[in-house]
Amino acid sequence: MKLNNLDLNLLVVFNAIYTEGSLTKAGEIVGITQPAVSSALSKLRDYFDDPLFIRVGQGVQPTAKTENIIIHVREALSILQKSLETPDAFDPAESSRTFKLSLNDISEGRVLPILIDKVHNQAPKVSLSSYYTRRDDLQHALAANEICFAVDPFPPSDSEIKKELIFEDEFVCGFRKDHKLAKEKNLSIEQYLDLDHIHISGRKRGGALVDNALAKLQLDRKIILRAQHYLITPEVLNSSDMVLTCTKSFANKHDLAYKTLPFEVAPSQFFLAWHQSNDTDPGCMWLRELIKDSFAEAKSRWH
Amino acid sequence: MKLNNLDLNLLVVFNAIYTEGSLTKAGEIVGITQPAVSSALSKLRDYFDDPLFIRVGQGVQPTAKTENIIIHVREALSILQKSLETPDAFDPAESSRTFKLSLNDISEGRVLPILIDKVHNQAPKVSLSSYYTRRDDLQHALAANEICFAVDPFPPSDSEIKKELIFEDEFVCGFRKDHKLAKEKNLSIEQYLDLDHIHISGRKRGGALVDNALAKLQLDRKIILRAQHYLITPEVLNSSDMVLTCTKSFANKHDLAYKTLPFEVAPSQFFLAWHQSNDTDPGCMWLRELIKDSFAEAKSRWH
DNA sequence: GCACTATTATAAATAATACTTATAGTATTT
DNA sequence: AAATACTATAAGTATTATTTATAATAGTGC
Repeated sequence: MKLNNLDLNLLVVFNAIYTEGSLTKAGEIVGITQPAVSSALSKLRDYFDDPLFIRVGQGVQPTAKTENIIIHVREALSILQKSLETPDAFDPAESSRTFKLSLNDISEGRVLPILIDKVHNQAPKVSLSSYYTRRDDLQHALAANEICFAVDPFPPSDSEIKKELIFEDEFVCGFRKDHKLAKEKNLSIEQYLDLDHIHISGRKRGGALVDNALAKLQLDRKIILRAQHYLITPEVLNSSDMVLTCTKSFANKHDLAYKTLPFEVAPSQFFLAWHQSNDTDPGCMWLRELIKDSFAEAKSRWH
Repeated sequence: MKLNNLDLNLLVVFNAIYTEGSLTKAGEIVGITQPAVSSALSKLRDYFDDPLFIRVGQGVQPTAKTENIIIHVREALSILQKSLETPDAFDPAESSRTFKLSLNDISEGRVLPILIDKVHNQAPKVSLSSYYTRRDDLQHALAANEICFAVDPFPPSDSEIKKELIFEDEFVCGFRKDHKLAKEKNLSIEQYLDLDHIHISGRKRGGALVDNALAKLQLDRKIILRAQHYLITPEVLNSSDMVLTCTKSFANKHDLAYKTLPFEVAPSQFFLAWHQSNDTDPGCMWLRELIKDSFAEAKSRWH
């Protein structure tokens, strides 16, 4: 529990003796009695094998050894003093912190390139690490600080989890540009149901928002491919007649043609979620703004 | 005895937990048991009013607050680590140490301009302080580190005091350039004794080396002005017919004419003296060389 | 030079607290 | 669901820091 067998608290006394030039006064400053200072000094003398201070006149004079040591001691103490007194600060230019995020693949593709650019510009030594955390584990992962941010359409509902809507876009029906649908003016609901659909979901079963909307109309679409990652779909769509119900910005970004859906469906939403313990952390606050900016930029870029 | 009421030794544990990601392993590193680490952590938690580490999986995850603190703690600890392990070092470029010297006025005039220039070039933040310490007090002042160097013709003879001859010059008889003596070829002893002499000495009574040499010849010179500071003599000499027995370099420096003394006298010598406790101190060693260089330079400049 | 003052060092006793062993509690893993 | 791995708590012990009281020492003033 001691650094090199040295009780670090002794250094506080050491510094006080140096600045006061007197053991008695040092004691008053530190708030202990003179014999306590004397005893602390004798421990330091043993440790450094040097008198450190020599009695002269009405006080003590530092030894050359003390002059050599005090510089470093003062520097170290003032670093601690500052960092312990000051409320937490985050200096992007200097920080080499790693921020861990949970993004699904569509969010990664949507904002990671934009975000990493912003981060790197402001904070060259900061690194980001993004790995997807399953929705069921989000609450825990955020609380345990395994990740500091999650982007998800349905973040945990918990008083400890803060969230903010950062992305919203309407669903459209996307397909390849030379698809026969491209010539049609509107997409009817019959046509929609008749098409071969791709469904992307991280879960093993269960439909998407669209399927819930259809179910309300007692309708059902024909899903012929179910996969976990959105980013594989452009390739599939371009070599088939399949369609993908996705956001307009996804279609735009991946150069797909699309039609407005022939029925009502709630928009696609993504929330940024974080644990309340990080709510006022300057580093997290800084990154939070950058993430929000990045999503906004993504939205306007592919609108 | 604690910095802001924080036991600094706890920070060693704090750092160990951070690097190990586990209280148990941190204990092994620091050399205490796991409950001791746990207790240290709980004190830190109270102090910082934050969990600091959150238990997750087979270890603990640092909190955002911890991330903010650890940077400074590590910096401070590594400064201490280095400075406590490393034998004393002196970095002229960084040091802001003040070196205290004892120089009489002639030495000040001789080397201080040269020395301060050298010092300032190599060590912009170092300062010098020169005040004369009476010969009787030198031993004490050096031992008590009130001064780290003394320049004196007769430094204390003591096994604890180290000394080195740093300046030697012959005595000459100096006077103003348009003095009638200037036309003479040599100075006879009769002429010398017949002149009006200035005698400089810090002591209230007693002669100089020259007077001792004359005494051996059972001779005596006529001292009509006794003063304490050499630096007033040029002005007096230039407005009178008085002469001053001084070193050749003093005469040259102050633009005086001079003649070789018509009798044998030991040369003027100055020793640099320091206490043995500073003998191997890097800062003192550094300055010692600079002082020696400065005297050598002074000698060659006014030779 | 001697007494007086101011300061540091030492001694003994006390108070504080850090550490250990033992155990309970709490996640995670298989 | 049991086992594992880790952290937290409790109680007791040992250590050590601090205090009061006193001695020793150096410097100051008459």
